[in-house]
Amino acid sequence: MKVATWNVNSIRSRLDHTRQWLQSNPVDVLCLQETKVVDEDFPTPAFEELGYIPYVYGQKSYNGVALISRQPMAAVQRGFSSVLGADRVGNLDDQKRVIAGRYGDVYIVNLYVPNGNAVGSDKYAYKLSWLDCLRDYLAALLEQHPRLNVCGDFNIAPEDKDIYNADDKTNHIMASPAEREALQKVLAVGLADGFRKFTDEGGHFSWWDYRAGSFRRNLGWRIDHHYLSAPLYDRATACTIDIEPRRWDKPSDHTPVILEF
DNA sequence: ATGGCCTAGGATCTAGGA
Repeated sequence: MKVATWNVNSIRSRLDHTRQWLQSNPVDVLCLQETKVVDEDFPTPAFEELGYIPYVYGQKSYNGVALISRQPMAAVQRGFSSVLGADRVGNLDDQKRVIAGRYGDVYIVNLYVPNGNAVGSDKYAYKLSWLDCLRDYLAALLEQHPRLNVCGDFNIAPEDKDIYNADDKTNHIMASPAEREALQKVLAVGLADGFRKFTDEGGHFSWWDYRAGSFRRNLGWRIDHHYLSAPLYDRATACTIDIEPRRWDKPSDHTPVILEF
């Protein structure tokens, strides 16, 4: 079984790329982020033509997540509230960033973690609050679903070796100590980095800024992840980053990360 | 060079991304 995560930066702008990649990489479930489209305008037929079933949770212009699945999924849930209740979640479901569902005996959670803009900003505080809620959400889910694959765009590089030049980014957004601590608290519910089961090497990236020729110069970050509960971590046989789509014409700034188990 | 580039929405600019 294969599960991939990919921030496509608008599904309508990246429809041909996404379809082309799926045809070459027929994963069981493709988790998309930043679809940037309301559900009624999601290009569902374009995926049905390829034998896939989209489950969508989007909004106008910003954010938006989708599960593109080869088989029907069960117990599909959207937002934090479906698990935690409205009182705990407050306004955090106004932005569409969470969709989850069961595929076979695995529960897949697809996340688009807030960017945070700049350390100390209002959006940064929102990101930390969101991660605190995520921890409660995953702790609750883990009780119901022991085999959990939590993937998506986390907008956090867990370690310095996940950034091209960490020395001048000690308090940079996506690398700041508070963000990394918040991520570690999330993982402490019982999740481990699938990519790190297979290599300790630095220099593996999933996102490159559009600006300044960052991709050509390989100035990247590893911010897209697959986190696994213990039973799935044991079963994982590979976790790879497919850089190829980042080379295509008018690419997303992120590239797919594939987990196999 | 606290920038570069890209998307959506609505309009020739702004907000947001990371």
